[in-house]
Amino acid sequence: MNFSVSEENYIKSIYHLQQQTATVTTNSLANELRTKPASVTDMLKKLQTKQLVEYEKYRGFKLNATGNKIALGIVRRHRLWEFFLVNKLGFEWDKVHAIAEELEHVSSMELIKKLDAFLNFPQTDPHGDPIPDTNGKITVIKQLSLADIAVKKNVVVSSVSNQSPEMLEMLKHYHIGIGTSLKVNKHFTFDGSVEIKVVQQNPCVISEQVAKNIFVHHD
Amino acid sequence: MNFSVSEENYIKSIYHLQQQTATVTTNSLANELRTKPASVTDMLKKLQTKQLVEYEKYRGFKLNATGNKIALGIVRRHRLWEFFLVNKLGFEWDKVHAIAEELEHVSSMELIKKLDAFLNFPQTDPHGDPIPDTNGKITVIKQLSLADIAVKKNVVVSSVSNQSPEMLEMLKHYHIGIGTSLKVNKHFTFDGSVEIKVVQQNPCVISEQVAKNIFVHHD
DNA sequence: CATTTTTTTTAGATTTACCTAAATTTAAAT
DNA sequence: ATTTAAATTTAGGTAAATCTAAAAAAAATG
Repeated sequence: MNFSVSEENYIKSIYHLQQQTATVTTNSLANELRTKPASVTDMLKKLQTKQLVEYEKYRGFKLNATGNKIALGIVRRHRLWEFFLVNKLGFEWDKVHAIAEELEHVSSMELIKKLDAFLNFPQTDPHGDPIPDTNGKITVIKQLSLADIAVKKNVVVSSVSNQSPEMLEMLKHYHIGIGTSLKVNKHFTFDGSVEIKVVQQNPCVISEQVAKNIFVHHD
Repeated sequence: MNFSVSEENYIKSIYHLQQQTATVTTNSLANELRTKPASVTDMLKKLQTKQLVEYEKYRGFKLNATGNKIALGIVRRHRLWEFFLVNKLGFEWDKVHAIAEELEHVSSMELIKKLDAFLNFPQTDPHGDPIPDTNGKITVIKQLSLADIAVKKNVVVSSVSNQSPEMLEMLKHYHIGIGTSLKVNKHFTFDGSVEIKVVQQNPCVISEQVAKNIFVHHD
């Protein structure tokens, strides 16, 4: 089956919201899509008749198996394009989201297959998020945010969950990117801020808000 | 100003039809876009209020200077993407048109600028058609079709005007591509067919219809 | 637990890009 | 120069995706 750009955006947003809460509300989706709740209700009826969501009036909704697979296809396209934009065209990683948002809707199977090969079958996008495979299988790596990491452990940054230009500009300032090695010196219980030591950099303090968005794994 | 995908498609099609006839008719545009004449009239009123076309009721229309510049921007994007698809992703040149048709509407200046640099500033697309520069300047190369070439002159294929899969499949069979050297052995006046000799191939006869679509320049 | 607040849905409009069918204008043909 | 044919436009309508305002349902609160 074929989907409109609008339908694909709804499916993708439901998918992303489900990473936080198993069932998604009308308001939260309207907020995510910068649209109005009434519009969400309209579209959800449509997605329901197309058998992509489980939806009960006033009770929220979630993608069913079919919807999930379609969402993963969109996510795959988005992340492959982001990889292309950063690693081939030389974009900064805080500038690619909006462009990938357009490219992801280009609907050729063959294109994505060849793009994947051209990029050498990357496993993660420039923010460290895993790229689903052709069958919609996604390798979720268990990861902890810097807010939850014990002091003195050497860790490697594996992904950054907030991809806003503001956040990514700040990371650049701290010399933090995917693959950066660092350790936590201290957790300040007063405000949750964290002192970290990035290799070859002076120690610095980051706010709790920042720490919660930086995910790491042990090396 | 910003244009919808539909508006862009109309602008691009008017541009292409103007290569043949200075002024374009409602029917020919409807035919090109596989839509109905009434829809063309609707859209043309819109393009007129947006000051992109000169349009007089019942008299046909053409792009004005602004419209032309926008058309050349779209053509530029289309041809850069075609170059990318063939020379980077390894598509056959008869498979790229439909995909480039989608990619051309992705609306980031920065994307096209960086894509152009990544491709090393190509001058022509895979069919030999020139790629307009950033300012909408296009270098039109004076070229003759095989139907108009004198016998025994060595020529090089510079472009192919019909990009249908059927045509391009046939060219592959004759071992003809952009840059191929060949000469005309004979013009048959009976049906306009042409015997040609492609280097390292046996002589063969192509129909007038094919000959008229293959453009060459002297080497 | 009744009531206020919040969330969600319905009802009815709007915009864009189409369409069909009928009317109008232009072009062609006898 | 009429008449016929073809091309174009108008009129009115549809589907997709929005919206606002009002109604209905669920959740929160005193």
